[in-house]
Amino acid sequence: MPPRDDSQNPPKGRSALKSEAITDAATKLFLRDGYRSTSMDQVAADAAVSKQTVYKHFADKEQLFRAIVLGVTANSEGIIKGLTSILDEEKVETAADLRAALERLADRYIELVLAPNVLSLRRLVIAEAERFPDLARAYYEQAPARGIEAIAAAFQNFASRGLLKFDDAQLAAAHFAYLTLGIPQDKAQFRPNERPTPADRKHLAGEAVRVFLAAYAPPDR
Amino acid sequence: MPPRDDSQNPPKGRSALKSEAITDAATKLFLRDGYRSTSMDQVAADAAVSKQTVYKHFADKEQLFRAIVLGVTANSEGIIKGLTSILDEEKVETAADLRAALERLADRYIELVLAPNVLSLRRLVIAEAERFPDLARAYYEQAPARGIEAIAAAFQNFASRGLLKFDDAQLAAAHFAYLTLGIPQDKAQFRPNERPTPADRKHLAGEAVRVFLAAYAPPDR
Amino acid sequence: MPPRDDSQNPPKGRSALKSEAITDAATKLFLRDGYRSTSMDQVAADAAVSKQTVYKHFADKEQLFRAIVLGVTANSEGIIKGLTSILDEEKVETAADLRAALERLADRYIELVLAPNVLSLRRLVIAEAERFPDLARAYYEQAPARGIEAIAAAFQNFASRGLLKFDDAQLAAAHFAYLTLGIPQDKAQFRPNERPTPADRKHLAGEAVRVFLAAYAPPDR
Amino acid sequence: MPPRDDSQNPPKGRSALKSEAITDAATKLFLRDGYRSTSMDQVAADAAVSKQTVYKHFADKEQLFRAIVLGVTANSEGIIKGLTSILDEEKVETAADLRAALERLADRYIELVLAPNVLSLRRLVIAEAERFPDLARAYYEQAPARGIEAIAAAFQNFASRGLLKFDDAQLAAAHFAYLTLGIPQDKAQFRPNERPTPADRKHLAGEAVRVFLAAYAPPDR
DNA sequence: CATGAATGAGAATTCATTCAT
DNA sequence: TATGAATGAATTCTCATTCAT
Repeated sequence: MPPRDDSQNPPKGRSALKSEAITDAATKLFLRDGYRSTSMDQVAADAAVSKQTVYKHFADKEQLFRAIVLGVTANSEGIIKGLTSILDEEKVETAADLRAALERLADRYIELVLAPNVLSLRRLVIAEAERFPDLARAYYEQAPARGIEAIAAAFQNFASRGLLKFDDAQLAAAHFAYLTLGIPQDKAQFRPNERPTPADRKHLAGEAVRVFLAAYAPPDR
Repeated sequence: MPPRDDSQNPPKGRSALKSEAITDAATKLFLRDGYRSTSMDQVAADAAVSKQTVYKHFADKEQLFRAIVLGVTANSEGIIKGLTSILDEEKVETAADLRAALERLADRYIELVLAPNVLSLRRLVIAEAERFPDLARAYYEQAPARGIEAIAAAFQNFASRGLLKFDDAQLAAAHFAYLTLGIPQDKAQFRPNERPTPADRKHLAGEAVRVFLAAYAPPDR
Repeated sequence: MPPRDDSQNPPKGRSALKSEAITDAATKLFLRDGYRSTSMDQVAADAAVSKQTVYKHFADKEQLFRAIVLGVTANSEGIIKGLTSILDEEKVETAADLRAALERLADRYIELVLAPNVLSLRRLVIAEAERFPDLARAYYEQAPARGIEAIAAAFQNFASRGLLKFDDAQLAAAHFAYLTLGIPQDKAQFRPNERPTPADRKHLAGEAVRVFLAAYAPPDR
Repeated sequence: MPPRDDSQNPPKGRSALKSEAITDAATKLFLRDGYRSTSMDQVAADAAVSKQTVYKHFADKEQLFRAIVLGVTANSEGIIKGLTSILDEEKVETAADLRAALERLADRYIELVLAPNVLSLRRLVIAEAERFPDLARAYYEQAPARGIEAIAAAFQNFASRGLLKFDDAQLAAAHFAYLTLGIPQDKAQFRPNERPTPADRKHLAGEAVRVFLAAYAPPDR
């Protein structure tokens, strides 16, 4: 048996493998069924592991839940950061460039936020916000808020180059975000199984950018 | 038999009284603890009623839940309709009038949507959207969507008088709604116990209206 | 309003009417669902009567059950007595007459015993024989045993006219009964929803009579 | 690891032991009290096992019941097959031999069918035939029908040797069975606690065989 | 370490029976 | 007298957690 190449990933012992199986199972189940409706039995069965093993890795159901929510949230963070790379990659020099770039950003933003796992996590965190306020806060800061911050940073850049104009970058970014996401996110949350088509997304993105630029584009000269 | 003086309220038999007690208790508990974490025992105890009586009135927990959610939702409807009365009452004749009216509307809108019961209902419906998709849809149509429709109707009126300009009143209203509510609603959902001060509300409302009017006010002449 | 003609039936007050409604409902339910699976709630609902009223008429569930079983059993008695009228009505004078008459009797006997209500009562009594041994005994004596006695009496008559020959009329009648009923009754009990056709009945009856007469017809002379 | 000495029985793990305890308890209780009147709590208590363990082994009460009924039925099958060994063992050569053999068979048959467990199973299956028609059918095919088939096979043998005469062995066997069992089985079913004495059995058997042979013995030569 | 079993409680319903009006 | 409500226990099933092997 050739030596495994574990050059990048840490070597995984039995324990780590099982831990991952538990995490995967719990993630799937919590996201799908919620906290109360997921049982430790299910988790163990789904991970093909004994219940004891679950309790070995996570002190109790609450800890397991925390680990899952924080884990998935941390994952989202990476995705969110990737968002604004759309803006970086482009040479945005004219107002027309900017509009096009923002429309692409808005479109991707919608797509991202409507991804099933993202929606499920959001639903889960909202559902348990009363029971786990710290998780709700952590989620908020690492997911929606982080996205807005990333956008704000990009906007700041545009502002410095005279392409946008505002006093408060954070606020401008938030306006952009909710103009873009408000409609489809609410719909997705309350009408599961109805997803916008790419054409819908494009239209929503275009209109959001139109309103945004009306307020935040610098006056013509 | 002397006429009972029930001048305003319809006469309530024992049964109706019990029914109301059950409904009240269930509303409180479901809104506070969610579906899974509320037990029929608790409901009965809280309503000071026997479990049998609960089951006489509602076939099972699911039916009780549906009744509660639909009931509270229906209540919200009235409140929402009252929203735009703010616009009707005023003589809105100039652009300045309009701005002032919209700011008042936005302020009230935020206040309304951050009311504890409104937030709780929203949370509850989102939490159970997978289990009760029909309730989620009903809620969506009677609460957020109805609010936007009411605003759209008012906007249509302004447009006909040359105070606003748009192709799609519904979209304009949605933009207004999410510009206004997006920030505080998300914050409220993820950071319970932190409520915006009146000053915060005023600022949010002013900025939202500023962006909105930049896009939807007719060009000066 | 003309006086009601209650000449034959005792006048029925509200109470008697309700009593009948209760009895009817309970009969239907007990026969269909058994003792344990029938609830007093169901009985009351089915009789369109309050539970109190049920308890007014019958001290408890057990008494109600007894009344029902004994009532239906008593009903059966009449039917059973009617059975042997088949034999009385005929002029049975020759061996051939006898065979024909017995075949008719056997055929009717099968039909009678496979009637849904008769089967259900039998099932019910067997099911509860441990709990209500007195009912089982009463049923046995008034239904199967009574039928055999009636047949025995008729057989005695035939014997006195030289058409049959046996020492023990009761035993001969029992042999006749079980030769006839054994097969279809067991089938009916264990394979509900499969009822014999008239042709099946005729065949079973013919074969049963054949065996019976082989043993109980007097020797030719 | 020293070899366990499980010479005859398959090695039983803890699980198998528990499973057997549950099965035994459930068998006893279901046979005694019926389906509805046996509670899972009782089963667990009687098996000296936790309720959880019961539910680990049997998904729900229905599955447990099915397993019990099918298990006991399967047991009966063996016994029934043993029945006709009475006929095989003997040298049956003359008509007198046959009569004696059949009388012994009839006597054993009665004894077998009146065994408490056999009666209880029959009662149980009849009681639940409406709720579990598949079980009733399975029972019928594996117990009463199988017995008659076994007898039919033996009779066929006698017929081929000129000791019996019939067209339909199955029918002849059924006639034999119900002539023999009809009387005592019905009595046992409806008058529990009254068992026939050996003398009663002998008399019933003799009379049944007399009638049977009158119809199915070949004519003298 | 890990598996099956146990624990002890709690949930949703349902029941037979009895009060109070 | 009859109705709705209450009672108090039982029933099926599930859960989170902990032992014992």
